[in-house]
Amino acid sequence: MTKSRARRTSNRVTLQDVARQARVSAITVSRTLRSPERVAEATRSKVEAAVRKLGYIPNRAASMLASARSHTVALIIPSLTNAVFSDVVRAVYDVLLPKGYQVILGNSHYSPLEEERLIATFLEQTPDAMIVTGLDQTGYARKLLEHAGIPVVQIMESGTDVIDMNVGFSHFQAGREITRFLIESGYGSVGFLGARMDPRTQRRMVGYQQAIDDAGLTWKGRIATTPQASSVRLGGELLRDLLSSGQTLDAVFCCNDDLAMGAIFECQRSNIQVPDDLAIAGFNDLEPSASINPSLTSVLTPRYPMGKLAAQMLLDALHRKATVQANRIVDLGYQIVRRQST
Amino acid sequence: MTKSRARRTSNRVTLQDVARQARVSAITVSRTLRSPERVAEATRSKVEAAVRKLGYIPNRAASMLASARSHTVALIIPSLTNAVFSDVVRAVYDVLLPKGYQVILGNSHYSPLEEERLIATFLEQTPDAMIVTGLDQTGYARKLLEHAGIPVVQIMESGTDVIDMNVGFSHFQAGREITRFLIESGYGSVGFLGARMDPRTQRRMVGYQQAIDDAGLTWKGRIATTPQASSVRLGGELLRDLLSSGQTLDAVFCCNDDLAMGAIFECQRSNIQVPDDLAIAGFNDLEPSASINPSLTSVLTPRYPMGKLAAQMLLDALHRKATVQANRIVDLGYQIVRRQST
DNA sequence: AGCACTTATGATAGCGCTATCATTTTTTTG
DNA sequence: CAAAAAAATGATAGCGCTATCATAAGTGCT
Repeated sequence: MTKSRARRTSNRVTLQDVARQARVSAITVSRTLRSPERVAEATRSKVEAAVRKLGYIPNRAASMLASARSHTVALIIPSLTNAVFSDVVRAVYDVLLPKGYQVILGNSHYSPLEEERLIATFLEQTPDAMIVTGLDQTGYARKLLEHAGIPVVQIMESGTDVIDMNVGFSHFQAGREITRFLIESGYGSVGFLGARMDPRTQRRMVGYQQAIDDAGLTWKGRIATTPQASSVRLGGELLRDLLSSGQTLDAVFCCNDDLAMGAIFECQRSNIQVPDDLAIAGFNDLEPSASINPSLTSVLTPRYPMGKLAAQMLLDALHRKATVQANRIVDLGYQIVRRQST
Repeated sequence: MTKSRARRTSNRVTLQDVARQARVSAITVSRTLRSPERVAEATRSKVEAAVRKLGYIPNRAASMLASARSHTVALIIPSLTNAVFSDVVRAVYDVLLPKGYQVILGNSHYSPLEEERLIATFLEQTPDAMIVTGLDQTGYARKLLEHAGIPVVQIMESGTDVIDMNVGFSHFQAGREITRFLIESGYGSVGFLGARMDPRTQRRMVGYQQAIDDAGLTWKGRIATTPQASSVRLGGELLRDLLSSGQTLDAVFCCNDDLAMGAIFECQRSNIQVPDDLAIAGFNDLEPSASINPSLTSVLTPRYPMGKLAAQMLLDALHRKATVQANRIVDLGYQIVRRQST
């Protein structure tokens, strides 16, 4: 007497069903779908008809398991609401989806520990590659990535001690350059507004301080920061704090455009003329910055190009188009956009 | 002579490896990880030690295949850059990730056909549930979803002819109510600015027209729209178009806050006093709207709550907490936020 | 025709995990 | 303390696909 075990049958249409319908073998159906050029014209159309008739939808899990290829790229960013990252995400999707890759997106909430946890979780899905934000992964996260044996791109900022590949720009230099620009425009008392103060914001601030020091000026008492998430409202509040401190101030560099917009709005309310009484510069050059009055001087950052290049570098690496060692670290730079606010 | 077939050996640590290391069977390791309460304390710690020692990372594809559960929820939105959807996405992630679900995110670019293609692709991953935006799926997309046999929530707007579950609000009502509010505030010539003109924007516009009609007024010649993607700059351009048409105009309802901000900026440049010469109302109540000068009257939409509830409804449905039929369609409403611009 | 070569299709054996049922060990109970 | 019940662990057989090798059918060339 045979012990018949309950079959865990799903009612889903499988490759076998299609094969039966088309009177070919399962592997031929698989070939028809994955590499149609290797199947004879006649067979192909038989199979395609069967697929359509049965409404067959392949099971990716089975495909991944059998082929050890997931066609998936993991992308970890620190925030879903920050417009800066939407551009990056959009670029990555734009490049990878048409190539048949899935993107799994994770939000680290600016926390290296959450990022580490996400990396571990994402590795369960055996992604073919991974994109992570910044250079400040935890030691364990780095180890995970190095052991995973997949291409990894760190984006948003550039550096030398990278895990694998890198696309970004120097936040330090950018902060220094926009501050130097303000100083050279004749502003002697340049302040700094910063929110969130994640590593990249901090490096922009250090760049700011460096430029001030270089010019023999002082930044003491001209910095207002908060660990809170950045917002337009916060820009106004930080500026108010700074103004009420009694320090002279004829310009401020805001760590991003949201704060800068808030600062401009605050000036409008307090009857401070921008740029005559106070010059204001932002960072990132988001879309509204060109429309506000006065229009905002900012640092244009290559968000979309960064995402795009990172995705392309991954594709190259996956297809062994031997990314030259020298091209594994790319600095895309930035651009100061001068407008009315300075 | 045995024909030995090349083993497709991956060097990855598997459950078997852990089992060997811990001197238990593979299934016991599986249990330790999936339902630790069903394994004796002593065994559990042996297994956990082995897992840690070997750096074992489970293979989700294998798990999905064997268990026919993917612990994945697909989410399709029309835009990655629109702040409106970031709130929704964030809410969905906030609810689902802590429950052990993966979210796969798709961008339909406001195209029903792209949405249809995404749904088909996503179904390959056998998601446990799906969230889609709006009620305007293609017929084939609807059929795919109905045949998938998984919980589906349509979000962002409410309606009656839904696929499965629904969380949203009436864009028609919202458009009508904010317009009525403007009319009752004494504005007799209310215009409309619209960009993108996706189905929900259109329904807001129809609501606007209805309110005007109800009041015995006319909207003819007071509507400026464009199929282009919405932006702050565009708000200014559309307002300029409308003003140059020669029609009297003492208020405008903008289909979103970006356009409204652009309109306010344009007024500042053209020396039009808001709200004295022209009242401006927006839609969505994004963060900057409270800070701009004059602060913007808008319609607060429940974006985060929508995402949150949709995710919770899915979880309920997945855990058979028998969502009462009556609760399958939820209208979360909206709220008019009156500020200085009207 | 006969041979080498290419092209098209198929048979088989897993990929790494978990559902199912079976067995062993421990605990509870009359 | 034996029997019954519960808890813990294991053996087995797939989940649905694709890599690998094998075979069959067609092609060109001497």
